[in-house]
Amino acid sequence: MPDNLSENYDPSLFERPSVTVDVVIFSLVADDLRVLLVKREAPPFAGMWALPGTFVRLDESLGDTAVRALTNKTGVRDVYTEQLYTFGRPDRDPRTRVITVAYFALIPYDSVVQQAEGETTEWFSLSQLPDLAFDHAEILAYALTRLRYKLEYTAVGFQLLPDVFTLSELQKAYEIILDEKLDKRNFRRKILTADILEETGEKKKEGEGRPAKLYRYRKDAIAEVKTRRLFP
Amino acid sequence: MPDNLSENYDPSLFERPSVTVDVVIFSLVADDLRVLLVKREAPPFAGMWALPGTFVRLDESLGDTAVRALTNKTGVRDVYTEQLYTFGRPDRDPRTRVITVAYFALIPYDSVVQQAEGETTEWFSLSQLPDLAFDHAEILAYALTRLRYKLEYTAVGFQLLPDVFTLSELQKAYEIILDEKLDKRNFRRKILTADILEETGEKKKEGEGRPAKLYRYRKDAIAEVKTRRLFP
DNA sequence: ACAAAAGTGTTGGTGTTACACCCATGT
DNA sequence: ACATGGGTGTAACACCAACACTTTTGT
Repeated sequence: MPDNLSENYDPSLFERPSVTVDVVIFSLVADDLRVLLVKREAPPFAGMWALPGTFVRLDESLGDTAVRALTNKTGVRDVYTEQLYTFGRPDRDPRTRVITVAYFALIPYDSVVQQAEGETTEWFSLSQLPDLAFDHAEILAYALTRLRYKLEYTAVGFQLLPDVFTLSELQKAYEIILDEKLDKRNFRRKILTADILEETGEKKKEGEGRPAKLYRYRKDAIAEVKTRRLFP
Repeated sequence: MPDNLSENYDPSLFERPSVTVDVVIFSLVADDLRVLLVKREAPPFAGMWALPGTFVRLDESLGDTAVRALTNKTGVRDVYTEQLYTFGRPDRDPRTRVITVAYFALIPYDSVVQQAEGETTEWFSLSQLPDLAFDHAEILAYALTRLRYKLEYTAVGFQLLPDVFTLSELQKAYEIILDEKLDKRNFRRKILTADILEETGEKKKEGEGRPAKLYRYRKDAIAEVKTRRLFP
């Protein structure tokens, strides 16, 4: 094989790796950030837990593959997904060369309906993860870093909540993910001045205290919250 | 093909796409941000310019593939590279399914030595780009956005300069890439308080004016410049 | 009337921007 | 001595962090 091979050649002449998409699906369950894992039934790593994933079909885009894997396991359709990183260590799969494009997804737990038939899936708390197959622990760690990072400068948090939610619920979601208490007044000011939510006009009446205003995400909004530039 | 295919199956049963790595190589040439392109000789897109790229070998990591493509075209070895994004539209290559993992690289122009034999390469100014093959225009645009973004909150700029440089040279690099004038005193304060450079002790004597102190990157430094968090 | 959760402003501090002059060298 | 680029400090401003009480409802 020549050292200067380039795509001028017929691609079919080269050996091809397998390509999969693995999805790190986050959701909030019982005031806890959790991730969906699938129990492997066949080797390699039979009996271990792994990220939901699937092979890329030749006629589908990577994003479509991610959504397919996700919908297949959760029944959820319209979801926030984002490509994370592509992992391709030659030995990451003992069978053959498999390159995986990792995605992460945020879904509201109340929209999860159908579990895939014949497969064991489970929502694991991030503090009680089992050993994972392949390099999935690395992928998951990467996804968590990215999620936390994104929360700090964008406003994706509400993707984990139902369509309509209160500011207290949103704050709680942020606190769970970032694992720290936030100041109520500062939080509200930041979220509201970011101008990405709109009031529904409705209020949530439930339990004791004063009813809370309900908000929804303004679909026309730019999700980026203003950040400080280093060199303005 | 079953709808719930997962990596429990033998990967060799599935049709495999080709996988390439394409590299967006930036450098500063004559006070201008430029990118290295290769002229395609064979179809598809024969005669058009494209990003340097190559097929991933079955025994090499993606990062190694990127470095190989890069070294092959520029002779440069130790380079700042970073994985950018993976592009996989099914029709992006007319021959067959080709998924490409895009990288970007920053190299000091004075370290470019050998051009690949038998290939026409050229450094194009970003303001005078030719039409590009495949979806390479999209990849390039993405890389430029990412480069500018990174400059705003990290200090990768010096990766485009020689080992040793003056603060004025660094500032000029930032100005070229961000395409705006920066304040000298503020720029110096930010860079120096970021604590990623060290004085060499030497001075640059050249041309008229006062000789400038020479700096080099502290290899032990953390390249991230402090950023403001949204929710502290 | 009391418990529970929602909602609301102000102040001090910190970091950022804007800005002008002196210094060291070559010619 | 003058032209050229290197180097330095400060004051106004904007943004952020910290903090406590009032309002609305259910019981």
